[in-house]
Formats: sequence, structure tokens, C-alpha cells
Amino acid sequence: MTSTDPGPLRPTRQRRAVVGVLGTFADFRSAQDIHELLTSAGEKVGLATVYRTLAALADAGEVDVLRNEDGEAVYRSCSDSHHHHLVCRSCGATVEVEGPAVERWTRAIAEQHGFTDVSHTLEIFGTCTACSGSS
Amino acid sequence: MTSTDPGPLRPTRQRRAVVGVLGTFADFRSAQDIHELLTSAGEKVGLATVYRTLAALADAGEVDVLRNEDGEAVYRSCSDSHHHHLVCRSCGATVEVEGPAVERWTRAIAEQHGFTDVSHTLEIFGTCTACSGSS
DNA sequence: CTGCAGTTGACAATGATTCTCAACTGATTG
DNA sequence: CAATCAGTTGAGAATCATTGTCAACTGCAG
Ligand SMILES: [Zn+2]
Ligand SMILES: [Zn+2]
Ligand SMILES: [Zn+2]
Ligand SMILES: [Zn+2]
Repeated sequence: MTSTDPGPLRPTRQRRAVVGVLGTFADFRSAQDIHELLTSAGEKVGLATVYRTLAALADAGEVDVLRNEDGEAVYRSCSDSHHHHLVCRSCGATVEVEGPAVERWTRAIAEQHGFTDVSHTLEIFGTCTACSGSS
Repeated sequence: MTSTDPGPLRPTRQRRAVVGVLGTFADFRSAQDIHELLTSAGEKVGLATVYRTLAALADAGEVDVLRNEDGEAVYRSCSDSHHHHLVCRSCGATVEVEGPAVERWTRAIAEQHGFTDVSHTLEIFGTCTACSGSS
């Protein structure tokens, strides 16, 4: 049987547009920011659709999501492999980082306490060189 | 000079009450949850005050704050030393964990990229033994 | 006791995210 | 090409956590 398709996900103009802008910036942006980018680029996409699309992409692992300190969800198109982020608190510049040791550590800690089905979140914040200068 | 007092912070009935309930649970709770706990305990404290107090405590490092997956801020009274959390996705049970190696790693990574004034967030999620059983 | 800066609380205001639901669209079939 | 239908969209309403307002209140110093 070739039936059990969990979710089709049709490639529509709107979805293509969202994926499109996601490639035009390297930092994390909110759904509203992305909606504005689309609008000012001439692409007409409803705000609700932007939210839905981003949620779907995040769900599919196509984009990374995290919460800024105000609790808003921000998105970024990242590499496929598992990684974390080093983010500039001032300008938002983002660097993807990997740490096999950390991955191992989290797994060990969880196992040590009998936790299963483990996942984790890890972000590093700081001030990048460019922003250090401007007093 | 004994002048530069950033913020007084007077010990009022309300503030004592909030600190009080914070000691009655070991997992992370939202401001609203805490407000309900206070109310059902007979303590009359306004919701806005609970928010303000929690924000102040968090600011002073007296409590830990983090965002649940819905983006809501949740609070917990923790030990003073720097640590992270292993949280059960199902029941919320929380374990404080420490990882000197991770602390070192984040600092190194940040330095490597020229970032200064570094901080980080790290949480581990999973299903605890108690919750693994219940299918 | 008085005076005042710090606090409080009822309620309004904000703002991100989700919901509703009728109109639309893309692939598929004949 | 036209009919068909599940998936999709968008305008606007609805949610809901969190913050702002501001007059009344309350520790504490003089
Ligand atoms: Zn990423
Ligand atoms: Zn990781
Ligand atoms: Zn803690
Ligand atoms: Zn740490």
C-alpha cells in the first residue's frame, strides 16, 4: 500500500514566497518581520498564512525556531544537521555551532536520571565584534 | 560612597506571599498558576503584582525563568549556583543539573568567534521514569 | 503623628498567535 | 477543456499572556 501520506503540503505561490525570503537573511526573524519582508517585496501573502507556513516548516525541520527574550517565536533557515546558535544580543548576527561533546553530555545526563525520548535546546548569547566597538 | 542603591525592594505582605508559594513546588509554574496557588491558599494578591514580583525576583536572580513551548514564562525557585534543567515533558518534574564541561565549551565557542559578554540557555527535555510507564 | 516614595490592584490596553469559514487553487480525471 | 475535490488562503474576530494606568494604600524615616 502506498497510501499513508501524513501530510501532502502543496507547493503554492505563498509557500514558495515564504521559503524564498527565508533565504534572504541569516539571522532570526519573527513571523511578522517575515510578513513585512514579503509585503515590501511585492508578494501578497496573508499574515495568517505566514504563521501557518512557518509553523509547518518548523514542524518539518526545514527551519529553526527559537524564542527571543520577549517570548516571540523567531525563525531562520538553517543547515540540516543538528546544531546550536551563537547569537549577537545586539545585532542578531547568528553563527551555527556544533558540539558533539555537549550532545553526548545531555544524553548521558538524561539517561542517568532515567529520562527517555530526550531532546534539548541550547543557545549562546553575546556581543559580536562588530557591536563591541560601538560604545 | 554608600549611595548608588539601584532598587530598594520593600518586603511587603504580597512579596512575602509570592516567595512563600515559590517554595511549595519543585517544577516550573506560570505567573497565572502561581496567582491561583496564592488565591486558593487564601492570600489575596493581585495578578499584576504577581507578575511584577516574579519579574523582580527573576531579575535579581532569586528565581529561574524559562519559556515553555507555548512561549509562556514559567518560574521556579532554584539553588543559587549556575545550573540547567532536565524537565519531564509530561509531568513537569524538574532536576537541576550541572556541567562544567558545557560551561567551558560555550565560553570557548563564543571567544573563538570574538563574542563577549556571553551567556547561555540550556534545557534538556524528556520523559521521566514515572511517566514512561503510563502508556 | 506626618509625609512621601515605593507598592498595590482593578481594569484597560497591547500585541502575538490562533481560529473561523467562505472563497480560491492546483492536481487529477474523463 | 471542464468538472471535481481536498488542501489552502485571507480578512477579521477571538484568545490570552503580559504590561500599562492611576488613584488609593502602606512601610518607614523624621
Ligand atoms: Zn539553526
Ligand atoms: Zn544539540
Ligand atoms: Zn534552576
Ligand atoms: Zn550553564
